[in-house]
Amino acid sequence: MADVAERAGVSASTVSRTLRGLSSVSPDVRARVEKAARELNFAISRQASSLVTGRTGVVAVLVPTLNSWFMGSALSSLGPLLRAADMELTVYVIPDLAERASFFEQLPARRNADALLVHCFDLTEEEGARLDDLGMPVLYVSQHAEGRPSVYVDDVAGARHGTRHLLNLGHRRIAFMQSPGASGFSFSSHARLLGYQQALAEAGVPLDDSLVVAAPAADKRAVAEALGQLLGLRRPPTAVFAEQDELAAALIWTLRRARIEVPEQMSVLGFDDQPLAEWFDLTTVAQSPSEMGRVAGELALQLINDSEADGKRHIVLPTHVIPRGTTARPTGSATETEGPS
Amino acid sequence: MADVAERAGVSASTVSRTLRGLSSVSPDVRARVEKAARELNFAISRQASSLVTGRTGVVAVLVPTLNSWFMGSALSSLGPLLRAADMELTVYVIPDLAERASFFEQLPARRNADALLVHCFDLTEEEGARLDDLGMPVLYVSQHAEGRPSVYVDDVAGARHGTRHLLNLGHRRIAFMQSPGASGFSFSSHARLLGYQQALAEAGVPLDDSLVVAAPAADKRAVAEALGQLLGLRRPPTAVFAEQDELAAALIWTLRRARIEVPEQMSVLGFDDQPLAEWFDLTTVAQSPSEMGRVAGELALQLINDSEADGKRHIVLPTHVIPRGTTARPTGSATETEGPS
DNA sequence: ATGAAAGCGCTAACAA
DNA sequence: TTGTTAGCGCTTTCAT
Repeated sequence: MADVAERAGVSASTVSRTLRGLSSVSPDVRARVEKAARELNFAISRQASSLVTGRTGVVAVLVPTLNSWFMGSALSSLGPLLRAADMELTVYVIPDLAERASFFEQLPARRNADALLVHCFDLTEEEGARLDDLGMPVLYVSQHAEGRPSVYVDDVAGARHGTRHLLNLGHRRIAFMQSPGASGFSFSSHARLLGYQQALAEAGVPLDDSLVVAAPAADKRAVAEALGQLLGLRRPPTAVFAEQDELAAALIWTLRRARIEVPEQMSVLGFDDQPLAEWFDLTTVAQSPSEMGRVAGELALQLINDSEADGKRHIVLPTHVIPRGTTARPTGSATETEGPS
Repeated sequence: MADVAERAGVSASTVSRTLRGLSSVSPDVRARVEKAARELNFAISRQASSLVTGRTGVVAVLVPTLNSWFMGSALSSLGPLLRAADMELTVYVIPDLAERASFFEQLPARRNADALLVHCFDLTEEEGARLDDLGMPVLYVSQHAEGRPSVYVDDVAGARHGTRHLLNLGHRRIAFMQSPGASGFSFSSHARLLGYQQALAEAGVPLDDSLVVAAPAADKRAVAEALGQLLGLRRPPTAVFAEQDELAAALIWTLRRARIEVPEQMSVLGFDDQPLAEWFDLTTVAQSPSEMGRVAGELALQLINDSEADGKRHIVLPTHVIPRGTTARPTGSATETEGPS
């Protein structure tokens, strides 16, 4: 910086002021400084300035993985938003318990970020408390955290609407397929089951635990087994609500192999609206993780820049059902209401 | 830090030494310092230390998007690796040309990272030059960059092997389906086409441009059209090599709708081996972006820590064909060799 | 509108 | 093994 100052024939302070865009610099001086900076290929060191300003210019995010449509979309929209605000994005990928323990042990984000976005983690009380005295705003994304700022999709309402869509088509035996063990996503999973149950209850359809099955989307065998379980019931379902599009896709695939026509013999409903859904022509409950990323980023910037801001705000994002080709009226629904009994 | 020093009854230097794990600290002093640090919830400020050490403890990565299996896998393995080395990962997401221009204008990574990993970008000469005098190691990941350290998958060989697999099954009319415009991935795309052509040439099968078609995986219409184009040929192909699993999946979907049996009437080969491939039972050419991320991270650490290291190393990662259920001998391959003419 | 000087929190070189 | 001192590159008063 001294070099630039010398070259421009001004003091370091002036260079600093110019490069930060302060208005109190005369036009010709500004021009000279900018020219000198360009010629010397000079850039301000964040390290040095944050030392004095106390701000790092960094937003940290904690994610269980990057390898999913959901996280990828969220961060892909967060990134450009932060860059527009001249902030950097640093990512902590915490795939397993060991990493998690070490993260909370060291809290590497401490003093190295202006805000932390925690994605999709079911934190323990202790972990939450640990983050509380990190000395920076901590936002919870894709999960509801009591008394702390949170941004998440309304999974309960989404699942309720989705289930209603099936009910409106005339389905009464509706199965729900969960995808267990997706690390970090149990919050949503639970909420979606709840929404499904609420919708059934509202419609006066009795809950039946044997209609709730689980299988990881990646495990074809498990999906086939879960399906077998459902088909083996005395009164098998006419529709399945899969809690994620990938699971729905796996299910459709399995149904096709079993020569069960979708939607003629079985309706399938997903949740997410990933690109996948479109080419499976899958009816699904759409959510927008990229919107979530944007909103979370904006809230983070707000909390950083304005300590007066409401630090407990909850932003709940909407979902909507996208009807496509995998759901239809159940066969013979005109006559079959609840059976003659 | 002064607080910790006072509380432990030592000097700041000793605190610094202790917290950095230097051996020249007596056990009891170390214990006192660590206790004090814990009690005060103290952590070293990276900003301050990097100011004096000249190292930031940050590895920056430049990615076109995070929203793909490929990038997600690569970063998911890079993250933990860097954390193990006590480094942070900062991500620059550059989805479009405007962002790209502004990135290269400001070069925000300058002075704020110890190394830069450039993923999947076809940089212009000028951009490359710009990165060259960034004053830090710049690695090119998932692309070959002449005279600069690169880590990438051997797409050419992969496509060659994949094509050979089809040739060995007896196919002679083999189409190649490209996925245009996937921003940042044109390097791989081009390499795979080349591998396909090489394999055909080696086998003495004449190249036929009408067998090379393009469609984005996300666009069902385009996929259907491309397929129609192939089927409308005077001698339609008996196999299609799709340059990505997602495209292969879309293609299979389209074939099923057209009641064309896979693999009986048409073999389909993918490239990637995403989880998708498994539940489509898709024969594919496997690559490992997570391995690529790991290797790139290791090379980056090496270049950071050891300025003697070979700064022009190319690491080429292998691929292998995974035979599954979507490829088979062409119908009537026993009789049909090259036709009677 | 500009400059001089002090200091942000840490590490490194030196001395003890 | 420990403490003292200087200074990393910047921003921010306070003068002018």
